Formats: sequence, C-alpha cells, structure tokens
Amino acid sequence: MVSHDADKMASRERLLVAAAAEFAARGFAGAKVDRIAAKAGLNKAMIYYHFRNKAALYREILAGVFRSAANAVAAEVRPEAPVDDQVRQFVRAIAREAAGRPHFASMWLRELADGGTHIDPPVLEQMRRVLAGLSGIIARGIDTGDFRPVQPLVVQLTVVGPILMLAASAPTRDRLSRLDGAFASAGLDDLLPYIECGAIGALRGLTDTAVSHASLSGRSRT
Amino acid sequence: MVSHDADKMASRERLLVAAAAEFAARGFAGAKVDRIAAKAGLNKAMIYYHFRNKAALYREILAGVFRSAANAVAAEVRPEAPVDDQVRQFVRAIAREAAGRPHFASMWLRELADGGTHIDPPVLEQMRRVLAGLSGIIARGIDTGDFRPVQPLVVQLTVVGPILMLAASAPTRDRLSRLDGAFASAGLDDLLPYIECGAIGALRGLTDTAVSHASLSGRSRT
DNA sequence: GTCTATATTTTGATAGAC
DNA sequence: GTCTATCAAAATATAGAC
Repeated sequence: MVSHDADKMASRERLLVAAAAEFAARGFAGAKVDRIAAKAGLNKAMIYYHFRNKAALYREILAGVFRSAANAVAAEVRPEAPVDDQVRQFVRAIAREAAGRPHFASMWLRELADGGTHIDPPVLEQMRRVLAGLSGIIARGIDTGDFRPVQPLVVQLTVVGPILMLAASAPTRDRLSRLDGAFASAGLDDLLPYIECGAIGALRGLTDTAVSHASLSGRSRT
Repeated sequence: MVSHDADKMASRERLLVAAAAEFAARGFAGAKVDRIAAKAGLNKAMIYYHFRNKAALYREILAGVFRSAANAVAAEVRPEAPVDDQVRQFVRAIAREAAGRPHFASMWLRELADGGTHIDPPVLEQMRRVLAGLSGIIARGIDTGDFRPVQPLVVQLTVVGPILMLAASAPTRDRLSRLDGAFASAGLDDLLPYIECGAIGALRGLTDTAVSHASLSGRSRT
C-alpha cells in the first residue's frame, strides 16, 4: 500500500483509475486505450510504459477488484458471532464493495459473460477466498445445528447475484425510470433485508419447497 | 413465425443464430462481423444485405431474447393457482429460458453492464412484460393475505440474478473446476429449490431480519 | 441472393526525441 | 517520465459483378 516511487505511482495510479472506469463501462473489447489515456490526462504511450499491454492492464484491475472483495469478506465476518449475523456480515461486505466501488459489479458480471477469459491464478486465488469465507460460515452454522448442508456456491450465487444486478443496473434503471417508474424504485436498503431474510430462511430450511423439478432435470447443466 | 420468403429466411436465420452465439460469447464490441459470417457459412456482405448494420443485428437478437423470456413468463404463470405455485412457475419460466437458450444469460448480464446502451422501445416493452408478470403474482399474493408488500423489482433481482449468474458462469466454472472443485458443484436442480424457498419465505415474511443497516444507508443509491 | 474486392476508420502498439 | 509521430493490423461498411 505504501508507495515506493511517488513519481511513478502518480501517473500509474491515474491510469488504473481511468482504466477501471473504462473497462467497467465498456468491457475489455469496448474499452479503447486512447480513451483511457485521455481520461487519465496522459498520453497513450504512457499505458505501454507502465503496463505490458491492454490485457495486462485489465488483469491488474480485475485482480484488484476481487482482492478488495476478498479482503472485505475476511475483515467483516466474525467467526465467533451468531451464524445468522455472520451471514449478514457477508452480505454487507459484498454490498459495501458494490456500493463503494462503481466498477465492482460490472467487471464481475462481464467476466462471467466472457467465460472467465481473463481469470489468471492471482484472480482465481481471490475468488477462492470469497467463496471460502462463505463456506466457513455455512460449516459453522451446520456445526451449531442452525443450518442445513447447502452448497456454498449456491448460497453465493443467491447473495451476490442480486447485489451485482442491482448495482450494475443502476445507470440503466435511472435512464428507464423516466419511461416506467417500476424500474427505478430500489436501492440497497430495500434489497439487503430481503436477501438476508431469504438466505437465512433457506439455510435454516424454514420453508420446504424442494418439490418436483422433474421437468428441468434433463437440462440442469446446460 | 411462418416464413414468407423461404429463400430469404434461410440465410437470414443462419445469421441470427450465428450472431447470437457471437454476441453472447464476446459482447457487442468483441463480436466481429467476419466471425459471424463465417460461423453462418456466409459472406460478410450478407450481413449488410439482411440488416442495416452490426448494431441493428444486435438489437434484433436482443429483442428476441427478451420477447422469449416475456412469453415464457406469460405462458407458464397461472393466475388461478396458489400464489406459492405462481412464484415457482415464474422461477421455472426464467430457469427454462436460461437452460434452453445459451445466449439468454450472457446477453442480459452484458446489457446491464453496458448500461442498457442497446435498449430501444421494443426491448423495453418486453422487459416491462417480465416485470409485470411478477408484479401480478405479488399483488395477488397480497390480496389473498399470503404475501407482504415487496417491490417487484427487488424480487425479480433475487430470482433472476442467481439464475443468470449460474447459467453465465457455467463455462467459467467448468474450466475452473479442474483447479478447485468448489466451483463446479452446482446445477439448476440445486439452485431452484433454494431460490424458491428463499423467495417465498421472504415474501411471506417468515424470517424477519430487517434490522439495522444504518452503516449502508448513506450509500444505497450509488 | 451471394460473392470479390476495396474503401475508410479505428485501434493497439512502438520508435525515438526531449 | 512524458510526449509526438507513425506503423501495421483489424474491422466496419460498400460498390459492383455474377
């Protein structure tokens, strides 16, 4: 975190910030190095002075996004707290990332849609840490007899999915709300209680709706 | 649905199929017209014979994706069924789209990340229909006294979000599962009961976790 | 309806002066 | 460290023959 080369860091950091905005808004292919440089108030050549190429710049940003998320989960979840609270802490950690880092949601969603093309070992390691944090919560909840066994990935999808969609859709909904008010009316404050309620309820098994899904079983892994 | 010009439709349809795959896998900017033409076994110029340009082709596919989803919801949800079942029918309609149309999830997620750049009135109308279907279910559930008032958009995010993430992440998880088994182990069969359980539980208000979220209230609409 | 050939722009990347 | 100038490749789109 401490800057070794204050001179170098200044422009490098500006490029990272500008690139994060550009990549999040337009994706890897849609992002243009000229635009990144302009947004950073620097020349295009500076990108290639600080980074090997466009892909390397993207990877560095992607790793930072997931590292920050993994750190947030690790810092916010208290293993000694009641398991219900741990779930809320996990949800809140993700929500805080989504709210505080405008690029977080878009970059995660894009990476999925792209088929994880840019996921290298450093990025993978951070994704692992996020999922591991949640796995620990569930394991402790099973230990205390509060939760039933559920695949951590399933819980992660149901928690992270809605948060990412809400955050990423904010610009779209703002634009669309002028045409149809139904799209506008939601913030994290509305969503989080609902997510927590659903997640904890499903983990405790309060509602048992695991009935016939025969009609879909043939296509479950497409 | 019936083809007027059998000759014309053949190549046009092949282009639409090829383009859907290309756009879903690489996004609008990442997709290349040369690749679309090659995948359709046609010449690049044929794209401009059948469509005004790349953007028009994309818009037509996007409208089809959402129209199909809206139709599925309208067809599958039975307003006279018990409200719990209606929720399951909605979930299943979305899940069937995600499972049966490989491009469905990626295109929706990308459109969000892109800030809805390509959403024109026809597309918007179909998005409206999906949300309206869910709004109706909730309204009927409130009428019968089974559900409490919740913003339809919030419910849609919690239902659709996880399904899209699961479907879109399938290729990524397949690739990553060789490195870490925790990413692989989930299909729609695992996810759907969990989503239904969570959604119905939250709609009925079985678990009340709507406690203090003061720490986030300041950043809820960022 | 379908293809070849080509015009035009855009874009990622580099060489080299300062 | 930063910029100017420029290259080479790629990509969208069109004109026109068949």
